[in-house]
Amino acid sequence: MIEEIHKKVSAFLKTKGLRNTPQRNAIIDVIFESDEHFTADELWERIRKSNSKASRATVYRTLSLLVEANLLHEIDLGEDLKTYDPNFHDKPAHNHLICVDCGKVLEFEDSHLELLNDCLTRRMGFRPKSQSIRIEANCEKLRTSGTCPDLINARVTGKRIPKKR
Amino acid sequence: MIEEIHKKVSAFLKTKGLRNTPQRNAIIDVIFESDEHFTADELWERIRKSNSKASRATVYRTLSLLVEANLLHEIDLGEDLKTYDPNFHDKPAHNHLICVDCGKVLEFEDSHLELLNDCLTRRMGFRPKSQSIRIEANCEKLRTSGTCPDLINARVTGKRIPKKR
DNA sequence: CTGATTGCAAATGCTTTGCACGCCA
DNA sequence: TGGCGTGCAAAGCATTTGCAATCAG
Repeated sequence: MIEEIHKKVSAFLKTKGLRNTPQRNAIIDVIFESDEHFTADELWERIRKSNSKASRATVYRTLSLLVEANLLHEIDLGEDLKTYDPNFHDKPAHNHLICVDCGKVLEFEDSHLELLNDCLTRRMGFRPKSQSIRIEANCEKLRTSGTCPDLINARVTGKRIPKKR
Repeated sequence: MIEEIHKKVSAFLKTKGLRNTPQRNAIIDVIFESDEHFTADELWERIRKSNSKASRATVYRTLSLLVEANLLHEIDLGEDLKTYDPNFHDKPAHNHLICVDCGKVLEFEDSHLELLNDCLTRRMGFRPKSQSIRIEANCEKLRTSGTCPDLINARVTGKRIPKKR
């Protein structure tokens, strides 16, 4: 799978007259070894902890490239920082549900939703290009039972629990 | 209508122990005299051109207040700057379609879409809180006839035409 | 070789904040 | 009188950029 990504990147670079470099490859490896969303800074930290290295500037520059190559998407999680999602390669049309209790992000796809959006777009006189849906919701488990494993885990790992909006 | 907004703001300020001020009122007037989306800086420009005045800091501080009071929403138009939408007071559940040809933003509501999202959210074990949908699309008129009034207008007014992504 | 790439530090640009003064309750 | 609100300038912070050295093809 990671090979497939590298192949796509190489093809993309070639069409743009750009080059394969150790830094770019290292960054790609770190990104796609997990399916976690991340910020530029988190990525840079992960690189630093790995045995390869790349400067912040290179991290930013590579992120732009990967977004342009459509291997990475910027997504809106309602945070201030840009968040990147590496999972569009596997799930090209997924959406996000954000738990406002613990911050957990679920990815989901639904063909009915896509179809409906598609129809609405055409009815307005447009040709659909991309759609993104963000749902904020409360955890039902937490509400009924007063606890939720994700929330406990978020607290343990010190994850910032979102302000309820 | 603007009176209704002012009433809501006053109520909100009261509950928080905050005060009505000329600056806050002026900012609110400028925001809600139109249904345009805007950035903090655009708002500040509009204030400056009006006969009232408020500093940039006050503009930013008031924006935060209005978002907290739920009279304004930050929306994601795919731009780098935060964009504010003053129309949720009239259309509490609207979504956005962005034309990638001319940058025009259409607001739309659809009860089927809301219902479907609601069901999907519950099926995932959550209680819906808010949903936001962003559709990027190409103008059908432009594609078939080679022209589109919105695009012409965008060029005339010097509006930045979005990079196609 | 030649032009792309990198790292560093400096610059950028939006947003937030500290502070002193003003003002309303 | 207490403390909220404001304007100003300074600070913050994520991101971008200029530049000289380095590297890929």
